[in-house]
Amino acid sequence: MSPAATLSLEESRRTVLRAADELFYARGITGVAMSDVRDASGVSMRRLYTMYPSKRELVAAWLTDRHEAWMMWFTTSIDRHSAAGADPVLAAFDAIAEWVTAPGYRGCAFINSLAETNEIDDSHRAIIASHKHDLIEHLANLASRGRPNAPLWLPTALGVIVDGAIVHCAVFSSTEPLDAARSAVRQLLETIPT
Amino acid sequence: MSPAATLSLEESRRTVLRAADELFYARGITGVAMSDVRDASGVSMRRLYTMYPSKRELVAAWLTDRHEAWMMWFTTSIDRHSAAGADPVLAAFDAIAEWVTAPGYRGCAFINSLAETNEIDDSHRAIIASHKHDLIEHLANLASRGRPNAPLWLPTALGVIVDGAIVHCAVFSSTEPLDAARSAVRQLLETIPT
DNA sequence: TTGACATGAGAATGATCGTTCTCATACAGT
DNA sequence: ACTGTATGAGAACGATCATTCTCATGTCAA
Repeated sequence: MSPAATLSLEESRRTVLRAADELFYARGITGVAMSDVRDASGVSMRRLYTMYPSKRELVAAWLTDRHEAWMMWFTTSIDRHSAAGADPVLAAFDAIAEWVTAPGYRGCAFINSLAETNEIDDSHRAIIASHKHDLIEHLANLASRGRPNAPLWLPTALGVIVDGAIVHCAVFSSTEPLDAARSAVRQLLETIPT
Repeated sequence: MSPAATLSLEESRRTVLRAADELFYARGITGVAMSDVRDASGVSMRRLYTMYPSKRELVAAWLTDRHEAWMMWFTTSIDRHSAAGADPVLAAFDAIAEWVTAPGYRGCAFINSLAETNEIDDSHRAIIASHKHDLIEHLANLASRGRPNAPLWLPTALGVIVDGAIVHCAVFSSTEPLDAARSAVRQLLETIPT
């Protein structure tokens, strides 16, 4: 256990995952070479491959890490936007509005990664599906506040609408899809039995 | 103008686009080599490159072709499903249900391609956005039948919901997202002023 | 037949990339 | 200082791929 000659393994991990996040999100998985990750993180090739024995495992670690970071950001951002007493489900759309307008927005990293995933790497598919499962679960919690009699399909439908908006905002480089989706959800929620 | 020594240029074009469609949709753009297209179509490398001077242009031709074919399929499938007197907007979901359950389903080719598209190939982005624009326009036509006073955001929201369902069905390999989206849209449409 | 040109089959080229290897250096324990 | 081990820097390797080139085989006009 060397205190810190150049960089601890934990520090390296964080540096690599941060670099991987920026690169993979911006250019897609196949658009990023391992040497790009090395150059962006400053970690040597040897260290990169001792931490992650293959690119596939680095991608899996990135997806897992991004899932946690994104969910954290999402929940706290919703809290911030629903502080004013707004419906927390609508606050989720306000949270996403911030993301969509941030520079470098390229849609959902998980949906994008699924498009690049072929039959063989099932571990990536599993992480992606699990991320969407958790997202829907969180939306279900938001929607159930004050609506104990909401239909069973509501959380699934909210997940569909949120991700549809995320995708369409990327397609059109615009927030209009998100605004329209928010309007539709507001109107829909008014008809849900409380 | 040779009548048909081996294959006319038009025949070659169709063969190549059909092969490209199957390959690009199943494996993604970067997952398909030009030699794969040659092998699947039987067209020689030379002819491939005289028809499409680069892979980028082949991809653009594929996207354009798929746009036309998909819209054609979509409209006729909706007609078929709304024949029974159902709301044509809901019929759109029934049409997509058929697609989603077909073998080899991998979500929307245009959304998938956008995930693989980097800043440089703007022509692809334009085709993709134009495809989604036309999809929304068609949904607007369906929704406006009998609803002259629908809110302005309705077509955009329907586009968001349809594509969200298409994506989530691919993520979960399930039709549940589509069913939930259909239920939400049915309930939403009941509140729209006619 | 002859020659000019078009085409197919697929090899060659040059670039990129995932992964491994070399070598020189640095540090640990003695 | 001395040996053994770990590390960084980056070259090397082998595969893949987009694109071009070669050459052998047509095809058409005269």
